[in-house]
Amino acid sequence: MTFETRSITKVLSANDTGETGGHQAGILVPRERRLLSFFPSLNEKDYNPRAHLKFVDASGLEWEFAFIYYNNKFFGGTRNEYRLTRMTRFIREAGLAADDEVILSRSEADEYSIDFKRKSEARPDERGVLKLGSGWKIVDMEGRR
DNA sequence: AGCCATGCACCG
DNA sequence: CGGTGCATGGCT
Repeated sequence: MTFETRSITKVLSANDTGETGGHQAGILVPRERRLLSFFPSLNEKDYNPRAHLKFVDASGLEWEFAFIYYNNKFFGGTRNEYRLTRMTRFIREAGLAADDEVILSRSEADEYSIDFKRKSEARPDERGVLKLGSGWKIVDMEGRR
C-alpha cells in the first residue's frame, strides 16, 4: 500500500508569485514520497511526464494546474524535480504574495481543491511553529505503507 | 535542495 | 505584440 496524503500546504516564495520578475509559472514540489502521494503518480520512465489537475477554490471556481516531473537528468540534462505549474492566474486573482500559504486538498473521490491563507492570518501551531522546512507541510494523511 | 531566472514558442 | 507557460540552466 501507499500513503494517501490528503492535504498539504506551501508557503509561497517570491518567485512563486512572480514578484521576482520571472515567468516560471510553477512552484517546486520536493521529491519526497509523502508529498508526491498527494498527486497522481506519473510514469517516471517517460520524459517530462505530466498530469493536468482541476482544483476547485472556495468560491467553486475551477482552475487547471499542471503537475510535471522534469526529469531530463535521465535524458541527458540536469533536471530532476517536480513542479506544479500554471498557477499564476490563480495567484493573481487571489492576490497572493510571498509568505502567503496555499492549501491543497484531495477528497475521497480524488477531487482536488485549493484554498489559501494570507500571512497575516497564518497562526503558529500549538508548538509555536509557523513555518517549517522548505515551506511545505503535510496536513493530513491516510493509509500506511 | 529550493528558489531565481530566461529564451523561445504559442496564442490572444 | 504582450502575456503566459514550457523547458531548462543558474545561483546559493
